[in-house]
Amino acid sequence: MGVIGHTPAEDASRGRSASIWDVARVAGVSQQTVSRVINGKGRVSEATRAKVLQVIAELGYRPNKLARMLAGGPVRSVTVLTSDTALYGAAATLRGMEEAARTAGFSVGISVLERDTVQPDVTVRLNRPGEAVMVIAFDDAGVRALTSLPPDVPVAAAVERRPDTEAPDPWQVWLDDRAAAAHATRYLLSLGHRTVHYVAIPSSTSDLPQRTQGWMDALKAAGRPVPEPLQGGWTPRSGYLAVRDQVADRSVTAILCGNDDLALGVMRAAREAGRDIPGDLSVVGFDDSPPSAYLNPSLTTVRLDFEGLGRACFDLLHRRLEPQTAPAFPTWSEPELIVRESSGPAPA
Amino acid sequence: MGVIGHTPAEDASRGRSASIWDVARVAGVSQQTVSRVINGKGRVSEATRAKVLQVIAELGYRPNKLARMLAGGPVRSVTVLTSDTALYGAAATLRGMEEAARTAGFSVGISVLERDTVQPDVTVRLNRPGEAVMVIAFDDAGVRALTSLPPDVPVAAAVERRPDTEAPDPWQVWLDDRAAAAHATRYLLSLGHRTVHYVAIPSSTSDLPQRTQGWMDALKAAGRPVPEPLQGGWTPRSGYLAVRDQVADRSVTAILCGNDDLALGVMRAAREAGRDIPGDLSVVGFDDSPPSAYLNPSLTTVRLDFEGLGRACFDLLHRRLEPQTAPAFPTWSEPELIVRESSGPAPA
DNA sequence: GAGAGAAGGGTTACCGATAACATCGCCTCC
DNA sequence: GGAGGCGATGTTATCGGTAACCCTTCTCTC
Repeated sequence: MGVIGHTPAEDASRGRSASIWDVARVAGVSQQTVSRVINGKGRVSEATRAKVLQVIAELGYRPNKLARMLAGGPVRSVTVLTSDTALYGAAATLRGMEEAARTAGFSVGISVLERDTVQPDVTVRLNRPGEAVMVIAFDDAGVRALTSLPPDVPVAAAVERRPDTEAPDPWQVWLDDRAAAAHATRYLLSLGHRTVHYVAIPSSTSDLPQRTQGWMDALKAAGRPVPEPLQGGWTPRSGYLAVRDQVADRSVTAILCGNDDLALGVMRAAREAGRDIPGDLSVVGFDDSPPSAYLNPSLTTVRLDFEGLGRACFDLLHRRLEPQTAPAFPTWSEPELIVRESSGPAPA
Repeated sequence: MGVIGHTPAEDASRGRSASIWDVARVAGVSQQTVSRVINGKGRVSEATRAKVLQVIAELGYRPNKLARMLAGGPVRSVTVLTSDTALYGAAATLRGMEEAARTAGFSVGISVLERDTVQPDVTVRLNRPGEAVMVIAFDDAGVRALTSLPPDVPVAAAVERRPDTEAPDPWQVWLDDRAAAAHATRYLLSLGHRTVHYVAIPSSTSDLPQRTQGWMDALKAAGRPVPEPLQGGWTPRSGYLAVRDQVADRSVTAILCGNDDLALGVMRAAREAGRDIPGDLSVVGFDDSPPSAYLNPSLTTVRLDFEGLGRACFDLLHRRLEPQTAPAFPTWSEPELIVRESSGPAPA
């Protein structure tokens, strides 16, 4: 057994944690054999394998993932790029991604994108060129990060909308926001409302956001007037401000909101304007964030399976990285309208 | 210039991204000199430095952080261990940590701890032995992870309470929950309530949680009866269930809740029991989560600077890793009572 | 004019793994 | 009985860096 330019004995005495060399030395085999045992590649006799595994246990040896990656081993690490984890959608998607990744034995890094700021260069956030990446691209910052990624990085993304190019990027997942918004709008119309007003979340692209589009689809299909959408932000406050001046208008009887936080602000503005919910104003949100069911009144909203989407996004990436081993392509739930107290029949 | 067993030209043509060798070759210097320029260590002439920097820019070279860490360079990477990022406190703390770490040039990994599950061995989550770690230890899972960490890993933690051992672990930060809870309780007493009931969040240790303790402190100091604390969980639902049977009791006029989500559930239970908030029942929360200000009624609560705490936790770790370079020790805001609509004078 | 430093930069070893290739028995086949 | 093949291991090169050490040149100083 030759040890080239290395004295594991010294390492051990210096208190560093065990390396593959220590295991090899104690087990009386070469370091490569230990590697074989760990990775299950190559042929190792049963006796040797057992011995090595025993020594590994004794020494409490843990492979150094960094070294493994450097040496060109399997990737097994992902960095998630997301903006503003304060938002329920992003946070829930991240949770799904992390859970799926951890279960599959990947380590996950996270890097938050600043909104409204010039993104210097996303690649500096990666641990190495070619690092695998997932992007939560529900908003502008995410989309910019996604498009600015060099072509050689393996990436999967959760995006706001189905790509509408001829040859869509197959490494994307999305929820059918458009259909969901249309569904929610039809629901409100079915309650007898003449039309439905809409408070929009910021768009992730230059196009009309999917939720806005779906709302318009439904109104047009029903031949109803399409009011100018009100522009909100991401926070309750922005919803409050967006509708404050119009909500006193009693001809407004139904408002669909781009997310639950906006709905919260809208309901407050309505209350301050003396409107009764759902008596003479129905409010519907989007996302089904955790507090929604307990609000006063509890919020009718569209439940979106963000966690499932996040898991699916990871599985997609997993397939991309390890086509043989990755599990079958997963599914996630379709959007679902959850009817609660905040919506009701149009006032007489 | 000797190139030992390496042919960068081939690498480049094979489409790999530039390495330090490529830069060295193009700049006509040794690879070590490039390293010196990058790290600002050692002496390099101004001309050489400029040349190297220029080549770096031309080639779009990015140092491989993995290789750097392997080679024993400065650490500059942290893994955050947290449970359940769905909770506002944990999520906000994580945000603060990530922001501070990213600003300081660290890359951050995240690994979520499962609650109510046997933690196999946290160290397998780390990228290498000795990896730097931050733990969000507000609950049981976090505390267990923190205590199970081997002594050689550099760690900083955000914990629920000031350690009360003789020689407290200096690498911990916390918010003064106890004083805050006492303050909120005194506030309610000052409104004329005879006593204050409490709905507790789960404890992170076997001791009485800090918030519960603070609430008791205030009641005892004022000589008021101390009702049995009600045990809640982390969700609105658990708050709802915890108080459902008692909230109809009109002698209960003030309820302090361990967090805002519990308060949400409590308010709903109270409403269903026909209680008017704040007319004949005052409810106070804890955390000041984002929706609180827009609830109906808006929630009186204790604002906690979780983001500041997260930033401080990172700075602590930073000082531990790089005592010379790390910035001065940071401060974060003290808890602050935010009075809103959900609390008022005791009913006559 | 010579020795001592300081500047500037090159060499070599090493971090902890993986991959490709080499080696060594031993058994089978012609 | 020698060639070929295969199982089980050992060797060497490499990944992309950092650190310690070494080697020239100059510039000072006495």
